[in-house]
Order: sequence, then structure tokens, then C-alpha cells
Amino acid sequence: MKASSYPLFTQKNDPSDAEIISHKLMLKAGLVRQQSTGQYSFLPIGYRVLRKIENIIREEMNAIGSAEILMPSVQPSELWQESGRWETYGLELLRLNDRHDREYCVGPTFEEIITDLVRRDLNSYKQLPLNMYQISSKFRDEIRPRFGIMRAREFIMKDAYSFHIDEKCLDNWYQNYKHAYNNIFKRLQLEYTMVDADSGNIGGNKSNEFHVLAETGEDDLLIDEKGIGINLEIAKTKYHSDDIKKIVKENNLTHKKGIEVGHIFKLGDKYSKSMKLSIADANSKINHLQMGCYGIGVSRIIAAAIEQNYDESGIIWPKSISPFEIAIIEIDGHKNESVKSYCNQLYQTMNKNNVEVILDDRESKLGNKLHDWELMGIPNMIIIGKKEAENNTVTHKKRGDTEKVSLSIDQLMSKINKN
RNA sequence: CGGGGUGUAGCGCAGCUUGGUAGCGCGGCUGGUUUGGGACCAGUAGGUCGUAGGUUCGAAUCCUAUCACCCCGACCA
Repeated sequence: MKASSYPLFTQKNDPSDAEIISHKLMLKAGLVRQQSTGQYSFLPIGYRVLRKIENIIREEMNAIGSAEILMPSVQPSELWQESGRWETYGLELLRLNDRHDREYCVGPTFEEIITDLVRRDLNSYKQLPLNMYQISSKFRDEIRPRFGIMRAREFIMKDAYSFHIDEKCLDNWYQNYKHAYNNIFKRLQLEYTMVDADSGNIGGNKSNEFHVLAETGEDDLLIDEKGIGINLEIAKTKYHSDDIKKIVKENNLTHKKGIEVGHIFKLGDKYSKSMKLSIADANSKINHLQMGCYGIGVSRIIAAAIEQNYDESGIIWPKSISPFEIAIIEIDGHKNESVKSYCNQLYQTMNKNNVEVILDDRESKLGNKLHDWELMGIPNMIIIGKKEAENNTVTHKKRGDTEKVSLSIDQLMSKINKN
């Protein structure tokens, strides 16, 4: 990509309607723009980050044998009436009618759709277990959306569903997903924790939450040194406050704030029962299927990652989700043909080596360009002017470092390949 | 839904109390001088002041209604 023909939307002034740092920086760095309350468009830089996160999730889902699908987001009321949630889900469910006055809702979650999908096509227990996931927008008509993309009405979620002949199989797969989730959050390079949790409106009897730790988190967590812990809200329902104090002392737990970015549930037969999804097992005994569901707030992870990684200059992306690996910053290329062609050459080399690079060939001053790429959080900046073009070197500056290092192109490439 | 607040140029804001037909900074464009961390000078474009109605000779300003957005709370991934 070349910046001269790539839509960037950085701003110099702080946006007025943002409170928390991630929201401010996402607007300022031009990752998103608000469309209406709780709804955002992803601009090129923001969408690249989203895609990076999606791909990590995809790889780990595929690795445990969960298959990607895509389901329609406008869902008929009949299925929701069958599960009982047409009544119980409340105002958060956005309902609408089509031209024939048939009732629909915009999917906040997809248990009904996938249960219906599976019951139509499942013929034998031998086809089990089934594991499928999708990455798509969900709509929840929140009472009060806030903090930008953190609590949006329309957001991107990965939702996986599993179907099993018995609880033992569900338990195994629950562990598989747990494992995959740990891999995902490790690869995202975020400081996170997994806690026991309540399963809320979704139902079932066992669930775990994954939280990214950040000051601005909305959840209160009690965590030990290994980063394992419990959601305080859940602890309160299970224990008396005196007992909680005792547990905190005995286990040396500390209070931290978390942003919930993942939640996995054992649903049991909640949906298979209400929606009549059953099958004969090896003994010809008819069983309701055991189900699990596994969510990750993909778009929320962007905000969570920023809450955890920023400084006064802007975002500092973990390498795994940075929109670009490297920004080549050309100094006055429009006035200096040798600088321009030298940059171009380096840019081509990087492209050939599959380095995710953007060449800043805009007619703008060095300071402005550096400020932009620091704001956008690009981990590596390569500065090239007359000096570098003449000496066949590059100047490398890492995001967050103050000093700049002069390198040969070979040194630079091997440095990149090492990472 | 209860409480608080804000809508004026692409972004950030002033003007409103005390009505006289809109201004500042940043950004944009043009020209020149600069040039290795947000340059300077000159010029220039861009707003029916959220919307509708009312009061008035005259409304960004006063009154009424309405919409949108932000923050706190209940709720929630």
C-alpha cells in the first residue's frame, strides 16, 4: 500500500464525544467513524486490525476442528418463539416486520438458527459431534451503548456452537475450546485471564469468561498470581461477603478490572429440548443433544487491546494485530527522484517478502508523518531521505523507542525476518 | 426510562446573559520562502448556527416543540 492513494483519516484534535482512551484513539487514528449511537463504520486501518484478529481466531478454530459457516442475521420469529426467547429476551432484541407483515429479529446470537439448521440435516449420532462457527455482525439494542466500539449495538462477534450425543463429549469439547481460546488470547499478545462466570440470558449450567485486563474494564475480577480468578459479581452470588474477604486473603487474590472479550458456555439441552433436537444413540436410545456455545467479541478486542497498549503519542499495537508491520517514511520524495526510487525499491522488496508494509509517499513533512504512524501504532518506522539513499542504508525507529538506528537493507530484512 | 450535558465550517471551539444577519485555532486549496520531529508569509474556499414553529422591523442569540449525540444509573458481551 502507498499512503498517497490509501484512505487515512487521522485527526489532530481530540474528538469531543469520546471519554475513554481507546475510543479517543480509534477516532483520532481514523480506525472507525460513528454512524449513529452504538454503530460504527470500520475505516481501512481499523478494518485491517479487525481482519488480523479474525484470522487468528479462524486459525485456532480450524485447528480444533470447528468449521466456519455464515448464517443470516435477520431471523424469523417462529424459531425464537420455539426456544421461548421471543418472550424472554426483551427489548434488547431488535424486532421488525417484512412486507408480508411477518415478524423477524436481527440476530443478537444464533442458537435458534443453528439448532434449526442442525435438526434439519442430522440423521445419525455417527455424525456427531458437530462444531461450527461464524464471524459476523450481531445486533443488540443495548439500553445505553457506550465507550465507542466497546459496548456497541452492532458489533462483530465470533460465535461457535457444538452438538454432542452426551455430556462427556460436551465436556471434552468444552476443554478443546478453552484450549483454543487460550491460544487465541496468547497470540493476540494481550494480558488476559479466564474466570468462572454466570451464564446470563443464554442459559446452561457452566461457563467461563475471558477478560482482557485494563483499568477501564467494566467487570471486577479477583485474580491470583497465575492470572486465574473469579468474577466478583459471581463470587457475590456464591459466597457471603465475609467469606469472600477470607478467600481473597487465603489465596492472595488481587482486585483487577477486566474487559470481557470471550465467553464459553455449556448449554446442555436447553435449546435441543425446546427446539426438539434429538437423535438415537448407539443403543437406539433417543437423546436430546448436548450443546455448547463459544463467543468472542472480535470488535471489542480492538478497543481492549488499545486500552492495554498506548502512550501519549497514540496506539501501540501488539505485533500480531498491527494494521501494518512497517511504515516506510519517505522524506521529500516528491522533490528528490533518488529518494523516491530508493523507497520504491525497498517497498517492492518488502512486498516480495510478504512484509506488510505501507509506503508513506505523501507530500508532507517528516514530523507530520511520524506523528501519524505513531498515532496509528505501527511497530516499525523506516525513515528514508537523502542520507539513506546516498549511503544505501535505512533509519529504523521502533514505536515507543526514542532513538533511531541506522541499518543496511540486509540488516533490516534479517531483523524483520527474525521477528 | 430517571438525572446531567452538548448540537455553530472537515476537526476542536468562541459568540447567546444584554437580538442588528457569524468568528477563532487546526485542517484544505494557491503562490512563495523553508525543509531530518506537527514550519513561516501572503492569498483563498468552506457554515440557510440540529430541525420545525413562534415572538420581533430584525433571531445563532428570546419562547415552544422536536430530533440527534455524550456522560452517570438500572441492564448487558
